[in-house]
Amino acid sequence: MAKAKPKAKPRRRLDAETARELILDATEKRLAAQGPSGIRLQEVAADAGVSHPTVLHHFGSRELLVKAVIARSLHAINLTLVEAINASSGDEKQLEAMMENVATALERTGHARVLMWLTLEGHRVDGAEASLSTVVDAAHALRLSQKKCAIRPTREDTARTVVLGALALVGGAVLVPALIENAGLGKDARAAIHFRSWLARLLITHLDA
Amino acid sequence: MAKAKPKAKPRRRLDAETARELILDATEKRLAAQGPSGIRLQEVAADAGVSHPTVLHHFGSRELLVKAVIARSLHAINLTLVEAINASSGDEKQLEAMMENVATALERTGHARVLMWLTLEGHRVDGAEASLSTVVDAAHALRLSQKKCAIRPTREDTARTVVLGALALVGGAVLVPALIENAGLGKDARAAIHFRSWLARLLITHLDA
DNA sequence: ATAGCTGTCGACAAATTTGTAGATAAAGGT
DNA sequence: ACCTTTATCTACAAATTTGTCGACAGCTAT
Repeated sequence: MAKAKPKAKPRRRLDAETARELILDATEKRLAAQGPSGIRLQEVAADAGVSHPTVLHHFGSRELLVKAVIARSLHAINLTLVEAINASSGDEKQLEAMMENVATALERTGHARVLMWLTLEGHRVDGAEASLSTVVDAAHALRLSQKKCAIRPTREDTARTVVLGALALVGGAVLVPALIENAGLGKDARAAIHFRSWLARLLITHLDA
Repeated sequence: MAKAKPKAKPRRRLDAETARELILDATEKRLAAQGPSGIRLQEVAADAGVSHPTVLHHFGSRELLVKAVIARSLHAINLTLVEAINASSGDEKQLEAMMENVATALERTGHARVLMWLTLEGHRVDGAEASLSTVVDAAHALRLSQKKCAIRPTREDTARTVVLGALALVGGAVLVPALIENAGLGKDARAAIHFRSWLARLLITHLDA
């Protein structure tokens, strides 16, 4: 009766680049929460406030959407790491702060979970992104220059220390909350912070010994 | 012409318990490979050599199958850990061997990946299974009895050391191969073993310091 | 204004996946 | 032998998910 035309829906029209970013934002949330294989076009579309054919229009296929969001996430992770490393001087006191910065960033953005999903599902994570060898080189050069140790440390030892730190940051963001509660260290969020602080001091002690 | 009866298919008939175990074996492979949400009834049925309604007959629903395989895996993990811990005396030289035993077991069976999937997808892993606090208690008692250290170590410190070891074992089984290659430590399998050996010595040094 | 470009959506199609129903056959007990 | 039980299968159904198609509508240029 009232309406001859069923609905006159207002339809927003974004430029392609804005729409892609909007959709990628929604996709990245799903990526962190459910992993690459858990990404659903309809859920992503609903989160982005569009219909799922619109997603396909902008990305071609689900697989290309997943590739795009993974590439964007890895790029963002790389930027985060480079920024955190450059912001801190080589000073030892700042290693703890740097690790805490990286850890909170990886946790807040869900990027630690993303890295874990990608590794578990067998996606390649290497390439220019997230290359640890540059970190190892910088850390080893700094270590040698300080000459605090009696015997000259090997690059292998420095590399293993860096790997342990990376493992604690990435794997820790996923596992440590559960492990800490299981080990009777309390279930409060500060326990994870204290653990990272403790670990940073342990690594510093080893690097100087 | 040749056959009036289309096919006289031999149909094997297992008792319920055997069939359940057979199906759970196939399911566990998929669990380690693709995670809980990646388990597909048809794939599991094909791997087990049965039809997918047979799987539903024995487990009721996909969700109950997933619950059953998770429970069985956690139980097996618990047995592995208890066995590895009991097999090693408290001797420090054996800490490295114990960690190596646990690491290879977690890797060979895919249980490290299972634990990571479960944590990422938000399943509860706690309970009687995989409780770290008993490990912490044992390690701390041993540490106090040895009295090698000048200042009395806190239980918190011991707990954090155990958490770091657990993190390295579980998260390491998934992440370390990728990290090691990325850090320029070589892509060969021995690099992971050497990393764990190095870590064991680092932990011992800390516990004694 | 008017026309073209294209971002957007509703409706449909095809494939996958979980679950159901009925028939069949393999075992054991009587 | 016969009957009961139940493990197993084929065939089908319902829901989900990805992808396609055609129409509509907002933006820009002329």
